[in-house]
Formats: sequence, structure tokens, C-alpha cells
Amino acid sequence: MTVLFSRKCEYALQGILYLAEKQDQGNISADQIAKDLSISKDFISKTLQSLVKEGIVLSSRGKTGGFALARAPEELSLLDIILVIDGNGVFESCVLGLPTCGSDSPCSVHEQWGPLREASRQMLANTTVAQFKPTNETDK
Amino acid sequence: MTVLFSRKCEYALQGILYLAEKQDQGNISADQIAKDLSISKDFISKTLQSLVKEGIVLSSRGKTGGFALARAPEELSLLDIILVIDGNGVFESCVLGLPTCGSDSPCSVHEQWGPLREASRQMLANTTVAQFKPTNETDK
DNA sequence: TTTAATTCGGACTGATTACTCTGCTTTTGT
DNA sequence: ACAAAAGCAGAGTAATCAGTCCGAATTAAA
Repeated sequence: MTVLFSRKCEYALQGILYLAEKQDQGNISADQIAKDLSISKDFISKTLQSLVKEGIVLSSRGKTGGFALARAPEELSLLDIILVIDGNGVFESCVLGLPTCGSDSPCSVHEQWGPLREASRQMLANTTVAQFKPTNETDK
Repeated sequence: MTVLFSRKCEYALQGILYLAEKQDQGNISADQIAKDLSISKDFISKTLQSLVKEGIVLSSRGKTGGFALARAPEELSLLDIILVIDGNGVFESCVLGLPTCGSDSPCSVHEQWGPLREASRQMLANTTVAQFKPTNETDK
């Protein structure tokens, strides 16, 4: 089944949302995340490491180590995460995969697709991680 | 790179559009399609066979054999082809892959994504193969 | 009736994605 | 100092997707 984002990207989003939820509880171990999200510990671990490299997530080793958000949830959009994991290919290439299709010689759906694609992008850019937090006020 | 539709689906769309273009030239061989679209003959062949099974494309064997559209291009939408090859997963599942997300307990983007997804679907459903034909009138 | 040109079916191969394993390093509590 | 608990890195494995190959069945023309 073809899906908009890669599995890894979906897990990254879920992981980030989870970290935001537990934001005030300090470091969260990959083990705990994995259990609560029912994902493989090794895989979510690797995925979060990608986000650590990009400065989106903080990590610390050792006995009390784990992961935490590097930015305020209000300053972190879903698109930020998607771009790191999957890149922006989804928002760029021709929907029909037509090799000739581009802004200069667009295919029949190109013009109609553009606004939809842009709206999707905007929505993901405007939706912050904070909006997923259950019932907290602004910042802690 | 993650993309909306599978490669096979993209080829199917390109193949159908090509068949529509050559509609008045009788059967078109997989070999010719492959050459003109710069796709592997074997692969486009297999792909079109899937569409034959669903009654979207006609095929005939033998010396003058080849493929042709089974329906009028005006009666064939892009969505028809997409559904056969990729199914409707893209239009159904949660964008974020959240396991809990559904119409009963939607995630934060679910509500906003719905209209976009529906608009995309509508656009693909309303765009017929005929719209791609260069400069022909209605039906021959 | 033979031959050439085609689709068709199934098995096969290669590439990419998804995930796992193992061992190492770091850090903290005892 | 030591042991336990965590992340990290790289190699390895499994599954799916993309594409190939080959031989059989079909059909039309020579």
C-alpha cells in the first residue's frame, strides 16, 4: 500500500508527539517510548537519532539518559520533521510521474495539483507539535 | 524518495494516456509503447495486463496484436486507474500513521487533512483521460 | 502450414526499505 | 572503582517493490 510518508517518518512524528506529551518528565528512554507506542525499540531509537543530528531532539547517555525535545513544541512543525526524514520530494515531483512535466510544460493535472500540494505543505508547516498536547496551557 | 503513487501506477497512467493519444490507430504493441515512453517493455506490459483484467484496457495477441482502451477516454478517470493499481490506501489511512487515529478519535491533523484528501480524490476522479488528448474533438 | 509477432504467466533477480543484532561508549548510582 | 543503564554506530537480515527473463499460447500474414 502506497502511503504519503515513509514508515520511518511516521514513527518519527509519533515519537516527537510522544516526547512533547511527556515534555516535563525529563529524559524519556527509547525503551519506554517503544513500549508506549508499540514500536520496536531499536527502530525508534535509530529514527530519533536522525532527529538528534538535526538538532530537533536532544539525547543523553548513561543511567538517566534518554530523549527530549530540543525546541519548544510551539516552534516545531510537523513539516520540520517530515523534511528531515523524507525530504521534500512529495511536495515537488509530478504526481503522475510524467517525465516531461514541469513548471514550463505542465501536465493536465499539474495546475490543479499545485494548490492542493501547497495547501498540504502549508497545513503541515502550520501545524505545530504543541497543538497535539492534550490540555496544557502555553509553555511550562 | 517517498512519492504519492507507486512506480507501477505512474507507468499505468502514462500508458493509458498514451493509448488515448493513439486511440484511432488500432492496437498498439507493448514494444512501441515502451519505446515511446522510455519504459521497459516487460514492465509496461505487465502493468497493462493488470488493467486488462479490470476491463480498462483491451488486449489482443498475435501478429497485429497490442493494447487499446476499453472505454471512451471521456468515461475513464485517472482515479479509475489509480484504484486498480495502488488501491485507495492513500485516500484512507491516517497521514501520520497514528494507530489510534480514525473518524471516531481523530488526530490533530485529521480534520484538516480530510478536505485536502477529498479534494485530491475529487480532482483525480474528475480528471478524465480525454482531457489529456491534444486537439481532438469529442468522440470519433 | 509454417513463421513471425504479439500477449500472457510464472519464476527469477536486484534495489530499496524496514527492521534487528551486537558490541562499544557514556553516564550515573552505589 | 564498579556495575547497570542508557544512547550510538555499523553490519546484518527480512520483506517489499521494481524490473527482467523465458517459455508457452495465440493470431495473422506469407
